[in-house]
Amino acid sequence: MTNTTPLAQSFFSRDTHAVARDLLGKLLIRKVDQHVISGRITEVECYVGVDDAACHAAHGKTERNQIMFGPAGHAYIYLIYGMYNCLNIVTEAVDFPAAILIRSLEPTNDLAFMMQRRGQSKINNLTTGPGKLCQAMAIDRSLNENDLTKATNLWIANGSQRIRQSEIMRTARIGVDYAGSSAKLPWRYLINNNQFVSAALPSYSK
DNA sequence: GGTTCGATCCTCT
DNA sequence: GAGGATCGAACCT
Repeated sequence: MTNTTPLAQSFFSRDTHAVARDLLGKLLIRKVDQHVISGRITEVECYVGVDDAACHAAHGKTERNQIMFGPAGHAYIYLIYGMYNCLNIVTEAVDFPAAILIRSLEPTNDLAFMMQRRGQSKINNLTTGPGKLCQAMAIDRSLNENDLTKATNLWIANGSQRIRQSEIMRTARIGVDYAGSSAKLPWRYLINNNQFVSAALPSYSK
């Protein structure tokens, strides 16, 4: 049985790394028009606090990143490179800026919808990357600040599969070389030997 | 008001 | 492995 009940806010208001590990294997569900699109989370990255040079909040609160300072369990969605959206989930306490970037999914429902959105029929090229999964699931900035603990149009659920700690691998984050020593932190978590992870290789891995 | 550049992806070589 | 697409946030002057 697949559990599609939204995870509670208490799940997200914990230590970001603990939430990141627990998010692997969970279900991301998107409801749009008559479609219910979903995928299992296979890869995430942590962005934590003002001391993390790769985190958007590293230089304090701004118009764009203020969502990260807000309550946990909300979506922080921003535009990258002028063309792609990235989906993050706010974690930890109010006024502590932290979020988890969803980097990759394993498609589980309404693959036809995703294929059409992506103009791709290869199943492992639908949602394996932060920009790709947003395109496949019709996630854009209109969903910014969306409460992900409510089953409205975007939320996270338990799903049906539990991931063991021994199945989790961690590496450095992708595309953050500009962040100096922070770029080397092993804050990317993914499911070991899963084919639904982004192709990008870390500049440094364990 | 102007400039810079990015938590990416795709299409070429 | 390199380069282009494309735009708004953030940081200048």
